[in-house]
Amino acid sequence: MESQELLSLCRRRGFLWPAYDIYGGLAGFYDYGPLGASLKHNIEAHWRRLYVFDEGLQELVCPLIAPEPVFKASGHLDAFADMYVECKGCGESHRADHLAEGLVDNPEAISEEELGRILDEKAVKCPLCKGDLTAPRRFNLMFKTAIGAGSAKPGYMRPETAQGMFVNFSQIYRHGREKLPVGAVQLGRAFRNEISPRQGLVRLREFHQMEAEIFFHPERKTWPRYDGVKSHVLPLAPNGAAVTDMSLEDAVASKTIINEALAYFMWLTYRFALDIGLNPKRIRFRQHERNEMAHYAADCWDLEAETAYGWVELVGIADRGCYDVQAHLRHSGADLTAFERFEQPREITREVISPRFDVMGKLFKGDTKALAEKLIEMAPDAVRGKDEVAIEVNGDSFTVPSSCYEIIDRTEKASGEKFVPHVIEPSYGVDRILYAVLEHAYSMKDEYVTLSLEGLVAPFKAGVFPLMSRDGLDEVAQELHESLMSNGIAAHYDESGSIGRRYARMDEVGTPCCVTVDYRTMEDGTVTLRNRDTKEQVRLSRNEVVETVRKIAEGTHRSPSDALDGMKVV
RNA sequence: GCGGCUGUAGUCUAGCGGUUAGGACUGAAGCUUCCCAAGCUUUAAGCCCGGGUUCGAAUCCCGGCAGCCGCACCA
Repeated sequence: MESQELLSLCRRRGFLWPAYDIYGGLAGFYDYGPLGASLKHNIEAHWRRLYVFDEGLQELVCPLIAPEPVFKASGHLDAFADMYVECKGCGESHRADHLAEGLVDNPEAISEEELGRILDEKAVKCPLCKGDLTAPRRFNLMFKTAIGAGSAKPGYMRPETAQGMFVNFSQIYRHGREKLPVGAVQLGRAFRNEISPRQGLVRLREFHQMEAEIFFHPERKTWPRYDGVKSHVLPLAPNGAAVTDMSLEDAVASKTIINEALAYFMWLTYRFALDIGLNPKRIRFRQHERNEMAHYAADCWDLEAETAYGWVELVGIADRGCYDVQAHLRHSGADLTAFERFEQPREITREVISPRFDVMGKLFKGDTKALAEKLIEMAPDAVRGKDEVAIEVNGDSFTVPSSCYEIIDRTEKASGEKFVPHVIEPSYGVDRILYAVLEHAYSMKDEYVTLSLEGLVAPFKAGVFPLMSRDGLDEVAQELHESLMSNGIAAHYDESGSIGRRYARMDEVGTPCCVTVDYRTMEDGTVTLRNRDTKEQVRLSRNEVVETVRKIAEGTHRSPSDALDGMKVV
C-alpha cells in the first residue's frame, strides 16, 4: 500500500495531520487528532503496564530542557556540533575542522565564518576531486535555547529522554533499595533538529520516546524472569545475516545475543509488538553491525517493521556498558556508583604515598595541603627511587624532595566495592510504532477500508447504534453507550445515516465491534454484536455487553472473533 | 542542504491566459430506510504563501513554504 493512502485516512478521520497547517505547515512536526491521541495513549499505557507494572521499573518525568554540561558529558554537544563543508563538484561532505587541521591552532573552537575565511584564504579544495567547497555549515541537531534573561545559560531541548535517567542514577538506586538490577523508564518528548525530516511520522523534529534504562552489575546481566521465557523464539537477523528464528537461550549460548538481560528485553519488546497488533511476519530484530554501532555499545539490536517506507527501526535495544553513567560521573564529580557488599569483608593491602606533613609544613607553608593532595593521588611507582618530584599547584611549580613523603603499605578493610553500573537501554520511538501499527492494521478490499486494530489500542472499543433512530431504539442505544462509557470503555454512539455507513465509519477507524439495538431488543432484551474483521454478528443480552466489550478492550482476546467464540450466531 | 517532480474544499480530482473555479466522495440538517458506504432535499467547505509579467493569472515567471523521489545526514 501507499503511505499516502494511509496518511490521507489519518487526516480525514482525525488521527493526525501536519502541524501549523494554516500557516503553511512546518516540516517534521505533526499534530495528533482525537483518534491519534487516543491510539498513542493506549500504546503508551500498555508499554507502561509491561515496564512499570509487570517489571517494576521506576517511572520518572524529567525536564525537556537541560543545561549545557549535561550534553557536554553525554557527548551530544560535540557529536552534534561538527562543521561540514560540501564539495560543489562531487557533492561529498567533509568535516570542516578536519580540513583546517594544521592551518589554525584549534579548528574546533572557532566560528564557521572564521573557519570559512581560513579555508578560503588557503584555497582548500575537495580532497577527493579538488572541486570548490561551500561555506562551512554547523550541523547541530539539538535545539538550543537560553535559560533565564540577561547573561543567560545555554540550554538544549533533550535529544533523548535517557540522560534524565542517567543523571538520576543515585536516586533510582536508592529508591530501589540499593539493589541491582534496577531500572527507570521515561515516556515523553525528545527533539532533534533534523536536516531533512521525511516520511511522515518516521523522521520528526519533535517526537515521543518510551525509554528504559536498566542498571546492572557488569558481570551479572540477567533478569529474574529470564528463565521463564528463555525457550521463546525471536526472529533474529544477526550481524548482516538473514532472519532466522532462534530461542533466547540458543541465541545467548551461541553468543548471538551478548547476554541474558539483553535477550530478555528483546523478548519483552517482541511481546509488546504483538500485543499492540504489529504483524509478526513483518517485524524482525536486526543486529547492528560493528561499523554502525556506537563505539561504546557492546551489542545493539533494532526491532524493525516493514512499512511502505521499507524496514523502519521502531525500537533500539543496546548494551551501553558503563559509558553514560561513567561520563556523568566524570563530568559532574558525583558518585554515580553502586556498592556491592562482599560475602566476607576483605582486607586489602596496597602501597600508598604518605605525605610527611611535619616536613612539608616547614617547607611549603600554606601550599602544603594542596601539594599533599596531589601527592596522595600519585602512583607510588611514579615517585619510587626519585630524589624529588615536580608538582604544579594553582599554576605554580614546586619541587618536593623525597624527605617529604614515604611509600608505605596500608591495609584497609573493605566490606564491599563500588562500581559504575552497566546499562541496558530499550528505546522505543512512539510515533514510528504508532505509524507501523496503523499500516499493519490497514487493509482495503473493493475500495472498502478496514483498520484491524487490536482492541487493546483501538481508540473506540465499540460503536453503539440504534438500527432506527426512533421507536425508542435510540434511547436504549444511548443507555448502552452510557453504561460502556461509565465503565471506562471508550465507545462511539452514532445514529446518523444508514446502518451500513455507520459500520463502515467504525471499520475505517479500527473499532473492533459494534453493538446494534434493533426491534428484537425491545422484545427480548438482546442486541447484536458485530465483528469488525468478519462482519459476523452474534446476539447477546444487553446486560452482557459491557463485560464482553471489556474483554475485547483489555486485549485478553486476540481479536473480536475470540471474544465471540462460543456465542450463538443470530 | 543539493537535484528532479508536485501543490485546486476534509479526501480524490476537472481546469491548459478570459463568465460566478466544475464534479465525486466525505461532513452537517431533514425525509426515507427493520443490519452493512442505498435514495431524495437542503447546506457548508477550495486555487499553499508572497512578488512579477499581463487589460486579465488557479494557469506563465521568480522567491518562500510544504509534500514525494534520489543524494547527503540520521550520536
